[in-house]
Amino acid sequence: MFTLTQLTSFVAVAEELHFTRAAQRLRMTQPPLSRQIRQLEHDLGAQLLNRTNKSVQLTPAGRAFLAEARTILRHSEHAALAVRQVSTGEAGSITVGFTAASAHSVLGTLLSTARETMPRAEIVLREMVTRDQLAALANNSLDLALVRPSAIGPDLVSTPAVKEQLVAALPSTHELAKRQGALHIKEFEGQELLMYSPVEARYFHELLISVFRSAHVTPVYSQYLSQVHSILALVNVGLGVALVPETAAQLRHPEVVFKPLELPTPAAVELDLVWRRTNDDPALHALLHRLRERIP
Amino acid sequence: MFTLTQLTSFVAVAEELHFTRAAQRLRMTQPPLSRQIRQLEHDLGAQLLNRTNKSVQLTPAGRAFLAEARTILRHSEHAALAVRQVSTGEAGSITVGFTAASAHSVLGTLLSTARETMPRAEIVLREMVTRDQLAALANNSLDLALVRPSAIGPDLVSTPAVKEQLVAALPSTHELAKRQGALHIKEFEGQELLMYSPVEARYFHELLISVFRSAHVTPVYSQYLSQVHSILALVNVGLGVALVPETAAQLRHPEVVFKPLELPTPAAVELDLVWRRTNDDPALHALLHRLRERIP
DNA sequence: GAACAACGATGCTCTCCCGGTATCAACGTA
DNA sequence: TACGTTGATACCGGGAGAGCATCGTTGTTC
Repeated sequence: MFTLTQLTSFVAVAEELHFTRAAQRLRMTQPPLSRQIRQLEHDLGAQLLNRTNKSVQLTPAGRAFLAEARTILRHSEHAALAVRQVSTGEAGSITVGFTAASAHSVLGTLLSTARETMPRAEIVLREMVTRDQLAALANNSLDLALVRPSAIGPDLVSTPAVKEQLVAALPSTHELAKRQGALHIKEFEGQELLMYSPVEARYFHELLISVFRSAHVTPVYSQYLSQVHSILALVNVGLGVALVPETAAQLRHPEVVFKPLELPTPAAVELDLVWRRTNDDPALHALLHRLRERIP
Repeated sequence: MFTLTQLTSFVAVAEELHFTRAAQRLRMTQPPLSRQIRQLEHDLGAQLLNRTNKSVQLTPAGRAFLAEARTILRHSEHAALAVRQVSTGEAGSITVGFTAASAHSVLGTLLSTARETMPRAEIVLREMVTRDQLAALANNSLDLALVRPSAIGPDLVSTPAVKEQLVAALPSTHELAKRQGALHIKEFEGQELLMYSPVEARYFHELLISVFRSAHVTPVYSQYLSQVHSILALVNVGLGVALVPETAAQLRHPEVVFKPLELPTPAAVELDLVWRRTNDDPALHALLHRLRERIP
């Protein structure tokens, strides 16, 4: 097989059609260049150049090989550059899991951060619930997870990503919707509340349970649902009131009114970033580093 | 820059994830292999492998580079093979010029020969008149020409490709068309003959002039045309009789009848293969060699 | 037509890279 | 704790490749 050095030598000679000039371009003397080309021709088993004392010309085989040689060299240079970018985290691929609700908050920051500061890196997105994300992290099919706070194993690392307030979502015809200013949690006493499922949306479920318990309020749980947007859809048709994270207000519904909420003890909806402790992917660490600057 | 040897080494280690086994596969010992990989990593400025005493693992950069390395190696092997094929004439590109009439005779043989015996070679076809073909040969835009016999310069070589008989083409309503057997040239005395143009179809024109002169026959020249197929089109509508090469009988016209012709002195329509004496394209010579076996 | 200039090929020498052998160092296991 | 496994290191020898000097051929010029 031939050598990349032989290829650069051959390309130089083919372009100059002159051994001495090509040798100058390659910063070497003419004799070893002549030998290199001869060696290359011998390795390939084909004549690449017709040389007389007065002229050097490409044979058809030489013309064909020139194109191939240029491609191989270009590809090699590109590979050398690309691998350096991957090792510094400038390029690479990160698979990010997210919960449906996080699409309205920190996921946007994450994507714009990546696009602005690491334009050559690819972010692959997967919507999954918290439990599945943690499993996917463990079996390497996810690099980074955006999940609700939950118990994680010792091989995972987590850091809080966002903390947002709960707001009230009310049908526009509801009496509380016509009130000015913030609502107090006490006003939810006896209200028909669209509640989060204790299984699929365990985090929200337990959060709301504790919020109502500490305020000594008992609403009427009319329906159990797992997704914020399905809850809002039911608020929209007047089936009850709900408590949702404030960024969910971005989900516009014509008949839904959002109102700030006053709580006796502060409660916030949190979202964590989680990744494998042993994951040394430079792109992941570059992204985490950039995110740390943008997320309080 | 790195070396192709380094790439094969790296691919072996990346596939085995074990230096000693990879070294065995490469038919070398482990220490130089370790050094090669280290040198490669140094050249690239990136860590490709995480090695402990008990395990070797690819870094993200290593995974990225593995794909690139495989591509480069595959491409290199392909290039080495391809150039050998071009140099033996198995592959390559030949531009062939042909006259409209030759499309019915030797061009078919030429194409099928090329397709059967040199499947990896590409034949580019250009229809041109004889004079233009000879000019195109001279300025390298044609490798091989199919032309009527004509004076050629010393830098061109020619060999006869086909020699075919003249046949008579008659309107089906013509009295001679109803005769059984061959026609004698004498029977063309005074007939309305569709004649070849003395400029664009000089070869045919001069051939027919000499045929009639040596037989002491004087037909009536009704029209001058340059292409065989336009002559046959006029025979088809009854505008006269004509003499055409026998392969032109492949051009079917409903009202045209072909008949063999008896001549006092034999005359044949010839077609030559012409190429540059200095053209050393192996594909051209391979094709010429194969054609010599098929053309008498 | 002879001298010269230009250019690629060749012979020789030296250096440095690469591969092999022997050995070390670290880590896991019995 | 001793041993086995595995990658890293030290050292040595051979060969590939670079440079220098020179040759042989060919086209040019006076």
